[in-house]
Amino acid sequence: MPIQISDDYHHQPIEQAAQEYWRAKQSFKVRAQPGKPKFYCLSMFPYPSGRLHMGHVRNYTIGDVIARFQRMRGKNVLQPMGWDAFGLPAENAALKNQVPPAQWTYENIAYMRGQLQQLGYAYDWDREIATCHPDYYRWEQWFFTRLFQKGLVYKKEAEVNWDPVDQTGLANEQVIAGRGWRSGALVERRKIPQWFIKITAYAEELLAALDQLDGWPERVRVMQQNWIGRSEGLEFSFEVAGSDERLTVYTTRPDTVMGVTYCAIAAQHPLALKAAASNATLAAFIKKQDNLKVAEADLATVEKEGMDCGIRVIHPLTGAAVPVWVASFVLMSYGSGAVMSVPGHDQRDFEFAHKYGLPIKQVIAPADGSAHDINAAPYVEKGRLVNSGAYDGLDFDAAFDALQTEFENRRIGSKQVNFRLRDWGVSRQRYWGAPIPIINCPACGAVAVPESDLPVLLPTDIEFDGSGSPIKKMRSFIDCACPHCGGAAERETDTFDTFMESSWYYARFACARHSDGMLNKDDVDYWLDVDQYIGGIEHAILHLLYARFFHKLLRDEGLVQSDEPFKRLLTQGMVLKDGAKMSKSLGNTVDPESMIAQYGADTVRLYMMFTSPPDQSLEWSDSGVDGAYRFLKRLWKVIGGFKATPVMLDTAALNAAQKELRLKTHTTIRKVSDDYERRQVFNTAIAAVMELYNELSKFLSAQDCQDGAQNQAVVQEAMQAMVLLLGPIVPHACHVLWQHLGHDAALIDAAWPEVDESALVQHKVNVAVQVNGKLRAVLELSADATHEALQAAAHADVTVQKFLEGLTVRKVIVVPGKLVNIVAN
RNA sequence: GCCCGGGUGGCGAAAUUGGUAGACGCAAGGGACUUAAAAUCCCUCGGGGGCAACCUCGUACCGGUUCGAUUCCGGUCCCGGGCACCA
Repeated sequence: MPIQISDDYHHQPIEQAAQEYWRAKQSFKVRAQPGKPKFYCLSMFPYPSGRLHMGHVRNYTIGDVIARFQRMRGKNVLQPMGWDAFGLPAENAALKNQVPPAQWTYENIAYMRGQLQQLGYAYDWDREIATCHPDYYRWEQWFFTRLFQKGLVYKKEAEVNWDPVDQTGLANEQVIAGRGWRSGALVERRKIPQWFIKITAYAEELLAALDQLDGWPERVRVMQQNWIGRSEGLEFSFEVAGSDERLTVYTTRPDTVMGVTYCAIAAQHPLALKAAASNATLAAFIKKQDNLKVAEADLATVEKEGMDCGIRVIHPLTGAAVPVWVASFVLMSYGSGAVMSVPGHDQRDFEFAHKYGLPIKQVIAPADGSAHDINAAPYVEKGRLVNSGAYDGLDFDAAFDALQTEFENRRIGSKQVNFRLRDWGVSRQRYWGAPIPIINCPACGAVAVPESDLPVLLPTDIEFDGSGSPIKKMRSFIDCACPHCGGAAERETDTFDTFMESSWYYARFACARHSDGMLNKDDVDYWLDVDQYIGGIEHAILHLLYARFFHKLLRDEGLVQSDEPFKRLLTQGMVLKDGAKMSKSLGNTVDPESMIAQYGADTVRLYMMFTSPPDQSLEWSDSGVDGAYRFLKRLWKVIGGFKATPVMLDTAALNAAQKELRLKTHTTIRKVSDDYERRQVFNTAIAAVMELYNELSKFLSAQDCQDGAQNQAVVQEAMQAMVLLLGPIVPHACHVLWQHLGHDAALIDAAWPEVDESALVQHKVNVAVQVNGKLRAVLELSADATHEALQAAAHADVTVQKFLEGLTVRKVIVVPGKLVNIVAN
């Protein structure tokens, strides 16, 4: 159905016609075409929460703009979409609305798919994935059993937030002021057996490879680097007085060992628990530490408290008895759960020592010989050793070496590389997730479910009462035979962390319907890696680190070839309104659907791309949307009212005004191309097209555009450029306008415009003239003026002469074609 | 608390490699058209001074480097993201 170009812009028929064209032609369905350059553009898939929010619209518009741009650049572009469909909100909704999580999730998916389609995104919908579907999670289960066989997963006791009333583990966000969100019971930390994947075995590689991720934002790389937290130090042990046990600690500052005046251990440390058995006050202190949720932010901000547990350890160098304190700030999950404390040279130890009257000893002095008052503040820099007996005078490195030798000779310590990164706990005590494919046999222990028995289906015919996962009470799910010995056994009832699903979906999109294995080699080899990944900055560490890790696991299983999954990463900022993140609880949301109904998808897309650069937060403004809408109306009117004709551009026959317009057209093409490709900022690209529009308007009102073939030619060139350059952002209107400009092929199949360098040549440029760094004149001068000519012109200017009066010129700085700065006093 | 960002007109922002601060848009004010309104079009639009030419101050705050700093360095304040079970 062809669109009638009338004077008025009506988004609805335009968007319908363009979307109908793409659907009928299956424009975005792609297949691997070996030999043809590909571009895999992926936006982080959404959790199907019910309706799209503006953050989704922003994320997916950025992705769509890049995908459509790359297509016009001649690439075979894959842009898929799917659903990160397992997770907590489905369980919450089930409780609230009495709807089973599966039903709720699939209904949300259907609704949100419709919303995405209204926005005109160039997705290959034939590759749609929902991670809660057995066709997806079966391969995740299969892969976990492979890791199990390789020894890359293990089970150990680990703490969760335990709700003693509901008898279930709680997510951090379900613990409110120390209480379970539903039961209101005081939450306690409890150890339960859980599955872990050995991400620490890949810590060194995950860290080293960050250097090669040059398509990633620097800040994301730095955050991941600090998260992995590699350090080199000395691990050694103290002899526990009156016992044959030892207390192991790790330090990155072995040069300060002589300054140890106490040791600090976690409340859950075995020595602490042992001491508490015969010390009621200590037991109470330890119990108090348990009423804190399992979140580092909570632990780190809590008041630093401690108690002498009565145990003494023997200082390995001095032989002195050193007290051992139980301290709230020592985490059992880091290292050995114990630290040596050097209040003279560590801020936290210093404050703790002050609070409890523990001795402070200076063993490091500034290397430059200056004095330092150790009772006023700790000296935390590296320096020279003092008060350290045989080690006096050594610097950090020499002291490190000497201590290392000493401890190694005595077999009480060694050099150690440590990581802050901990192994990935993947067990969740929740229902709506992929079942962990393990069977616990009383005789054989934990046994992987054999491949032929996969998938372990998550039962969906369940009663959901909120007090724990229903499958934990479902004997028909639990009871099974051991695959090894055939004896009676029990199925694991925990499900996977949902980060598991989102760690490999990018690879599955290459072969979403493949049923003979996790990944299909030919498809994966063609489409991977992801050329452009787009998502929120909030995923900078966890999701992106797990996905990088998973990629390496896939590689080592022979399923993918490369070392890293995502070549280039764009982290988009949040969508705010009235200075705060849009959220239901604040009641400041703007519904994308009503915006699309009122203004159309093109306006919403244009506004979102125009109002902020993608990596910054975006402040929503209703009148800004009006502005975007007005621009589209103007664009529609001026191009729609233009009649294209076949005419040859003759660059030799142009007058000055025509040359000016061509200059603007081609500087715009150059700038916009650079903004899309290299800088990935779309607000300035749109601003540049608006400038071209303004210049074209002036040109049209100054001249009769029917006046001569060359006028027609340069106007047509400018209009074509605007439609092509805006095409990725405003695809529907541009689709129709492109046809109107006389093209048979669709805009999505048109080539990106090329810059005509000859149109860019300028004979005159504006040169700024400064006196002592202050702007005093702007001169229009020949573009190829020499240093001398620039200087002479600057000195000849009346204003410049006025400011030089009575001064002696000391120096003249000339930046050719740009600026002259006369330094005088 | 720790790690990482950000702070420029009334507002969203621009200034890409240290070189003319405020492009582009919004809002506002004035004008044209209209019986009127809407829509559209034109003009003005960082603060202070001046009839004007123009001068002066100004990029969170304090200091530094430089001929020249929104940009680089040191410090401070405020806002945001993450902190391993929200996704």
